[in-house]
Amino acid sequence: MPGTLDLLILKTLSRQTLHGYGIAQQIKLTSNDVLEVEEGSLYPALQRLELKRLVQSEWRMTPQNRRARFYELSAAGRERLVAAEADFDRLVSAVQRVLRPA
Amino acid sequence: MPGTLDLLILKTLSRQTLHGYGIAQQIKLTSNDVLEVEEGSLYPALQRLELKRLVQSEWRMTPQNRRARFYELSAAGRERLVAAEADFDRLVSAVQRVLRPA
DNA sequence: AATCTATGCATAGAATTTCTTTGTATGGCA
DNA sequence: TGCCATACAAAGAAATTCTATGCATAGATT
Repeated sequence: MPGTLDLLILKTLSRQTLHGYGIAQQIKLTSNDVLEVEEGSLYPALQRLELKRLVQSEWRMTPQNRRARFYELSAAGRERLVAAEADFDRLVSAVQRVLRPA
Repeated sequence: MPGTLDLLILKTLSRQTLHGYGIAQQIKLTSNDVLEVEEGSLYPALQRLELKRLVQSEWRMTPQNRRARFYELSAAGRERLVAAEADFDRLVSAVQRVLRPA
């Protein structure tokens, strides 16, 4: 869904620190396979979020003993998440009012 | 809201044939001033929709005696609207599942 | 008569986001 | 040994949206 990728990533990271691949899996899982984040969207998005200091990352090893870059939500990221959730609700409500006026 | 402009336009036109300016006013009105469609977004969108034969247009005079291009939903446009509404609901539900898992 | 405001269409250019494609690399399993 | 799943990343294209600008006219105001 266009415009919601940052929100989805931030929300996923608010539950657990994860690497990129895991974030994509989580989003797919919790959305019941409806949302599938392509790698070409995911990694640039993570880089943008890190540039904005909403997440920070470091190389670690996965439980499967594979090297991966883990992303953690920053304090600013948490604030942004709250705002982004509110924005999303506000916009969805507005669109729904146009689709189904009272 | 990114990705929803075509949907909003098609829905608005499904209620009445309108000119561009009127479409923008209607969307603003029914969304309670939350959604404001800029002209630079609106007119290209209308041209795209006409290219895809989802709407058709002609010059007419408004009740205020001003020349304006009126857009009417085509049969294909009605079909697309139904599909777009379903897609929107499906995607919004999916995002909401990620935001607030059961 | 001149000016202002609202109406109305349109394009050019930029910015942003997303997707497609491609490349690299490795762990585990058959 | 070869394959599959995991994992990151960049390059380039495509699509959408916004900003800014321009043109034009009706009606109201001054």
